[in-house]
Amino acid sequence: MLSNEQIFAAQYNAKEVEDEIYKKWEAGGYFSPESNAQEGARAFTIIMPPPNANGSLHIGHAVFVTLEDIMVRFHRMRGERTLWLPGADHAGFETQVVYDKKLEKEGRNRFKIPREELWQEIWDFTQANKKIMENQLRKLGASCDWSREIFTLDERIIKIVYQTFKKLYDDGLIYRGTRSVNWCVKHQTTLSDLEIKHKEQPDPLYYIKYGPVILATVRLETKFGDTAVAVHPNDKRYKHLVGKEIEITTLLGKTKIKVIADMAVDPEFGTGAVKVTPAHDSNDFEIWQRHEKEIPGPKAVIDQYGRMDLIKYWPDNPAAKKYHGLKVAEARKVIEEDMQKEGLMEKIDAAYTHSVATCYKCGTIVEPRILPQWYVAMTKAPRSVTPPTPSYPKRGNVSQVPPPSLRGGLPAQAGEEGLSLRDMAVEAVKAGEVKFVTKKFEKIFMHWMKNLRDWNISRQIVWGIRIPAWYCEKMQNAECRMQNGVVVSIDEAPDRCPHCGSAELTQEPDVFDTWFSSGQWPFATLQATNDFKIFYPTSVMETGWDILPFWVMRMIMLGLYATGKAPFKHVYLHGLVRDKDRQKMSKSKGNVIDPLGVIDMYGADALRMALIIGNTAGNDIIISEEKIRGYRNFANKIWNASRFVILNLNQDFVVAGLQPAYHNERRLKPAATIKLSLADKKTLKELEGLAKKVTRHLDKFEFHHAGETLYHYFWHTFADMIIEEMKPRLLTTPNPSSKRRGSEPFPPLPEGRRGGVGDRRAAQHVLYMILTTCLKLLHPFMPFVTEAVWQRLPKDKASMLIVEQWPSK
RNA sequence: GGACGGUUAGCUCAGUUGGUUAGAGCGUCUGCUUUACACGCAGAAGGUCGUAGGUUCGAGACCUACACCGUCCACCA
Repeated sequence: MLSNEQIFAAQYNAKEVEDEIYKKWEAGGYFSPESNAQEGARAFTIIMPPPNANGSLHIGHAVFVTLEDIMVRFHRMRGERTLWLPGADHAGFETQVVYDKKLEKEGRNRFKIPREELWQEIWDFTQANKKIMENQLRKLGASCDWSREIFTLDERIIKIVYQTFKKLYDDGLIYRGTRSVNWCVKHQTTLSDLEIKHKEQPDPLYYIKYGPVILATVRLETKFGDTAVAVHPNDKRYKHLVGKEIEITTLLGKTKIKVIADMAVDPEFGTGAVKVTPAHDSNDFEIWQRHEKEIPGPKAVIDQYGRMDLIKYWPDNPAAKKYHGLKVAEARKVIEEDMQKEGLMEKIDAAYTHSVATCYKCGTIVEPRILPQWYVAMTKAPRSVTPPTPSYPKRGNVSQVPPPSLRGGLPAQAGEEGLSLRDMAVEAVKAGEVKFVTKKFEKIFMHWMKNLRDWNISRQIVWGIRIPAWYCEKMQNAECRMQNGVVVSIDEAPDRCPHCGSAELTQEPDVFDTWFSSGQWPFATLQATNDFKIFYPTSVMETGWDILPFWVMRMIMLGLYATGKAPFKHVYLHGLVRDKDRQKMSKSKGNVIDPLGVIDMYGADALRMALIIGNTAGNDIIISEEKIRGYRNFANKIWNASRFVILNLNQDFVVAGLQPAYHNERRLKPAATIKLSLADKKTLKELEGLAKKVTRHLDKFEFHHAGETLYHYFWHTFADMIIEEMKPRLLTTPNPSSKRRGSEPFPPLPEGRRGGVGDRRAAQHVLYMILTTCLKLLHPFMPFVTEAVWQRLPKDKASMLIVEQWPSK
């Protein structure tokens, strides 16, 4: 037998015990539901939000790991069939951006690397990151079932994603549409509406002369793409011009342009007249849609790189040549000067500020372009029959206008049935099928749902799941033309067009928006691992509130659509960990705090507690080193209080030759030989109350309350009061660890007071019960130190705290 | 323009269905080798709960208005 000093150092050293303990858990298989519960037990499931496999974990990840691990450990100890399914996200665009930067540093360019080659490079890159991440999750104590770990690009997942795509397509909920989209000039891809950020910025507002009218615009350089002038229908100032063509002088010469009336024009703004540039403004695109018979179609005068693109329309015009190839910002300046010179500028309002759409990743101003993209219809009911797909122009040069009837989605069809994706989700939430922790998120959810627009799921990058579509180049018969040559094939690449038999098929180069696949994550993972039957719907979805619209919303919609059931019963949304300047931490900003560094210094338990306590659901988390240090101290407190109790127990066993058999006593009832005092009974009653209280808090997702309650009880009630009170009652035999050993005899028990061996046993019993109960209750929060102590408890056979029985109902 | 939060001790925040002297951690101050722990122990100071009304026997909690701060959304040319 090891001596007490060998077992217990006077200071808890997290670094020495954590890795070893994690290995024991993992090797013991305790993380899998097969080994942690009875077959018939109730299931508890959390699907881990898969971290992006494009970097290492930051402190934000530590938040979700802690919260989810607390829930998982709690339910596991309750005997539930507990599954925490880990994964990693290929994170399409995000990873592409990270990798682009890496390439840039190496002096390379993604557009010059062959698709397959680039794919393989990024694949290797993510696999390497994935490994690092997994070990970081282990360091944090994540008790997830590694045997089920899955990557978002796993074949099994892709298959399911394709099936959902096909179903949506067949139901008419996915379509290819040509319309004004958000184009990032830097990243050379479109972005969904959620991926653009509006930024306030000052820009001169130009009042330009268009023949008889004066109109205000910021985007001077788009004027060459104007196809009309629009005014409000009730605006008396322009009534006489509506429907007529006016002659205007531009820098490219004289031309004619039509004046139209549209409700979208605000008569209060500027002069009440606006230029209509459908190719480069999404509003104007919509105006054109409403007036397509009256005015010419979009004229794209800016190319995909954000450069003026004029000579295709004005091949011989010297002015066009002058501006051609200039970047938007430069062109604007030059055009401003030239217009001043030509007397085409009425005035310039330099004090004007407005908001511009920018790429959420790089901040580049988004350039609206008209492109064919795949869309998910959010507000339309599914159709039971496959509709003829509207025709659209071929991919590639889209400066030609699509046929009018075919822009913007589906023609109205008979035979619609069921609820739209949006309505499914709204109904499910209203019915309480999905509950948000903190009601306020339900409000936010509803607000989002109200304002949903169709979702562009096409991305012009290589890193992602390629959209399983092909385009027939020939379109040799009516059927094929009816389908616009679109071939959706989810099993294999088609040799021939199923419509017309042509062998000339071109594969869609675009990949899915990563959220399209991760929106299916809960059911896709469980189907892939054959766990769907038992573990779906899952119990809790725990993630950051910032991805409520990106992810949670879409999981609810797609989960309901694909399986008929909402993918989770509760949504717990945590806040963002912010740095000292309250800035969101993100890899791209480079302001991340390394959780591993913190763990190395203070231990994972300390970090976990610091992230939990003092934070409620949905509130941002500001973390400080002092706070972490405080909970490191608490871990040490646990260690030392335990040390005290165990030293006293062990000593008794050694002296009296007793077998340690305490560990089986789960109930708070002592053996018959032990006589508890009234106060002892009261103390144990309070302990039961504590367990109940903590359990209640955990059931209600009040982790901060549970943690704080335990912290306070353990330190200020148990350690400060109960242990102190017990000390005299334990003084029946000399304690070899006493500092007085050898110098003076052990003090005798006070005469005439309760004492003796019986009383000592009672005191030991109480201490033992409190300690073991607290260790269990604390385990979900601080798994390492509690397990480390548990392993040092005197007991007659080995056991692991991770699967001990939870001490309350 | 729309929506959602917040305002409680020096700092970071709790305060659960309205109920005694409003709590915690950190920090500050005073004193302590005590069968574990100085990463400790004992104790102390510190708050007109954003402002003004209202409901109530009773309001930090509920209602109204206002002020300030923050976040998100948005087709302000």
